[in-house]
Amino acid sequence: MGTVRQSTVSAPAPAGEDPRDRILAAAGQEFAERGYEAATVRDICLAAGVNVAAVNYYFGDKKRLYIESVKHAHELRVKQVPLPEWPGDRPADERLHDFIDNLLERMLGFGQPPWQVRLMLREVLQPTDACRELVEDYMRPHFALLVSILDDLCDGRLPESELRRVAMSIIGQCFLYRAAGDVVGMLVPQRELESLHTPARLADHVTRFTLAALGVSPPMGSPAFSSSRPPTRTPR
Amino acid sequence: MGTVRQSTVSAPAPAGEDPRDRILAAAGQEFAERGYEAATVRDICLAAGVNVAAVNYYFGDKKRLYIESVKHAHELRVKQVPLPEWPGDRPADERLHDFIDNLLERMLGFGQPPWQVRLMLREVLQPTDACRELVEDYMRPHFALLVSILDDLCDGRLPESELRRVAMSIIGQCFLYRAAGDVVGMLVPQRELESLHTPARLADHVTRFTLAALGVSPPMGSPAFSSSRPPTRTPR
DNA sequence: AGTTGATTGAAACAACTGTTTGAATCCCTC
DNA sequence: GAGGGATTCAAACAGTTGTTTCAATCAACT
Repeated sequence: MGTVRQSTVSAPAPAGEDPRDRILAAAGQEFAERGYEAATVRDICLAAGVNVAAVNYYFGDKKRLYIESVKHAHELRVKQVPLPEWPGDRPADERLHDFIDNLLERMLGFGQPPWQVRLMLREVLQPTDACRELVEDYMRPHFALLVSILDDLCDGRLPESELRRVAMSIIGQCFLYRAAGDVVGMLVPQRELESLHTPARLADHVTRFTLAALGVSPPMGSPAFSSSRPPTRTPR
Repeated sequence: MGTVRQSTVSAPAPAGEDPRDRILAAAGQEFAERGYEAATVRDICLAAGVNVAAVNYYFGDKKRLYIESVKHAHELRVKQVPLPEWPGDRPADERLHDFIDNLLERMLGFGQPPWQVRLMLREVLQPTDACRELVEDYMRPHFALLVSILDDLCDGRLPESELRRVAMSIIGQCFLYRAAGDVVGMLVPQRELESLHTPARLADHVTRFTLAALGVSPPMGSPAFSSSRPPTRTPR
């Protein structure tokens, strides 16, 4: 009784930090896994190791807790995988490869649990109030960067609108593996999944595909290309 | 009192057909819009113009109603937009364009309400029991067809695994507009959306992009190509 | 120590969920 | 027209939901 530490008998939570942060973390995972409606305040509080009343005490509302969770996940993810930066002389095709690699790494993430991405995916699929902010702060700069790389790549030969559509083509290729990963897994043989569907391999494929489409490198089927090295060495 | 017709005062439903079918239709829309958890049996029954007990009477369960709804939506969609078929001599590049056009038409659908697609999208994103069937009956044949077109297109120069990845690149480009349409709409100027983001225009873009990547037609930026006609006339 | 304000806790609240009940009603056959 | 199975209905059920309550506890300052 003398010790100040919480009893260990019923503390399933990492009772280290601020209860507010614990709730935020637990809520993010729960919302990401089950969705807004199916996730219950009680389960979140259980996972966070706090009382049910804590949610309303700290956030006022389930809805406001949700919005805070999305923002929190977003900020966390930006810190984990920041936008790439290059020295001024790095060629555009290598910048494109880096960008795609970065995008896939962030979307498919390897070591880290991708619950933040799952949460954001729900927002992309069916935007709520939390989404507009997400787009403006986070996606628009990324998108603008990609468009500028593409512009450099085919130095001004394509109008802005076409560049945007090409950018969408790139994002779409990456997005599929994140959003429909389970179905992709059903359509592709197991061993192929393991060997070819890693973030790095996919980045190589998407980059080659795009550079070929833009005429920057030879087309995919061309003999000089089959199984040659990808157009850039990735310095990760 | 003599008339057999239901009173018109509280019949918000198209009380034409089988109550079972009415429930199925209402459930599909409700599930598509709000998701499984958020959609309530009461709302579905209200929309269908039947009593709450009818769901359990006809389907036994909310979960079984959901599965039946997904299957129903899928069958309905297959009838609405069937797989394209071609005479034996239609060139591969035109078949590719038709396929992509068909895919986008089914995904983005114009006149018809796309609630069936929304419902299936939920399954793709987070598969339930209803999904495996969906993939086997519906998506795998489509995917195989696409791969075979691609194989014809670059007559055997690419291995099967590469063809599959190219197929994924195509599907991904189309999928983005369906799944993340709202975000796309935030990133692209309004007038560009209206003029360039119709199913037909997008099909042209994706086809050109893919054919260029495969080296079947000149790359996107090439002077001979800017604003030339798309590689195939669409005989829709 | 004593007081004050912030935090936590167990319990209860009202509203809503999916599901069940049993009587009323319909529709068809004899 | 009577009988009988299928269908519909209003009402109630038990369980869960988000939220509130108010007393107990904690931490810090005088």
